[in-house]
Amino acid sequence: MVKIADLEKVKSCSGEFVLAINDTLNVINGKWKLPIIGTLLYGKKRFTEMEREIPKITPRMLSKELKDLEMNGIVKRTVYDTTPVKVEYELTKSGLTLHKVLDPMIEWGMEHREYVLSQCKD
Amino acid sequence: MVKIADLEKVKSCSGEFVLAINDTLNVINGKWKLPIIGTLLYGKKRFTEMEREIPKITPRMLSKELKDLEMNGIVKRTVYDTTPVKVEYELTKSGLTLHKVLDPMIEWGMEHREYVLSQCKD
DNA sequence: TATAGCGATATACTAAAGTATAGTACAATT
DNA sequence: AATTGTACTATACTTTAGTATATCGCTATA
Repeated sequence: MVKIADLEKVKSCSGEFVLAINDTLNVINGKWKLPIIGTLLYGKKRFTEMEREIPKITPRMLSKELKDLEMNGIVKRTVYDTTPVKVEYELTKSGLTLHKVLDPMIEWGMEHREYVLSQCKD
Repeated sequence: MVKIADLEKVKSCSGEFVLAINDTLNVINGKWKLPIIGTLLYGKKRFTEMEREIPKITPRMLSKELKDLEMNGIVKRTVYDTTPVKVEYELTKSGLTLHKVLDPMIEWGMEHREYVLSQCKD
């Protein structure tokens, strides 16, 4: 038998969990977030450098997504007061821990592909 | 020094990884996939039952997303040949292993929230 | 002086995702 | 005979995501 108190706990708990999952999804969703995070895994990068490294991205999208990622605390933007100004982007501490999410996704994705293929054989 | 062979390996490897991540993302993205998977974690469900349990979902979306999830090997649809017909949806084996992805997302989401809040205090 | 590079922004558009609302075909219930 | 329930589908619409293309202000270089 399930007590009402327990149900309430489960509800509020799963509510928090759903929020946390959505926070995580928001950080990596869309067409360009992963490619951007990907290039930054190899170190600091400048705007034009990233534009060159990420095929087909437009400056509009790069600018927009970098702002998003900065607001979400994934990317840190540093402006050097030189002439001309130099702007560098890098992952924050939290951004660097994203592999904790991405690694299981890689593993599950591959296992799931195997599973789907094995089902087809029937 | 990095050899060209190594670079090639990294490239093809990360290519596969990105594919696997995208496969995983496709399974859980959109507004309704997680709520649907969420209700099915507690067992088999029928269409109208899910419609009642997932607030604000329209039958169009439920139908569409269930088809998506079925095609992706996450949900299994069983039609019972009774009169009237009874249709039940449940998670596949692969669908049930999704917690391996979701749990780290919950953990990261919560840690990240802490991180962002701690940054604000400065 | 013209051209190129840096780090973007502005405007206008198309495509994808999601919503609102109605309706279908069947059967059981009142 | 009319209403309710099940499992959807159809049509039209709005909202969000992404694309295409041009431009800006600045500096360094040819």
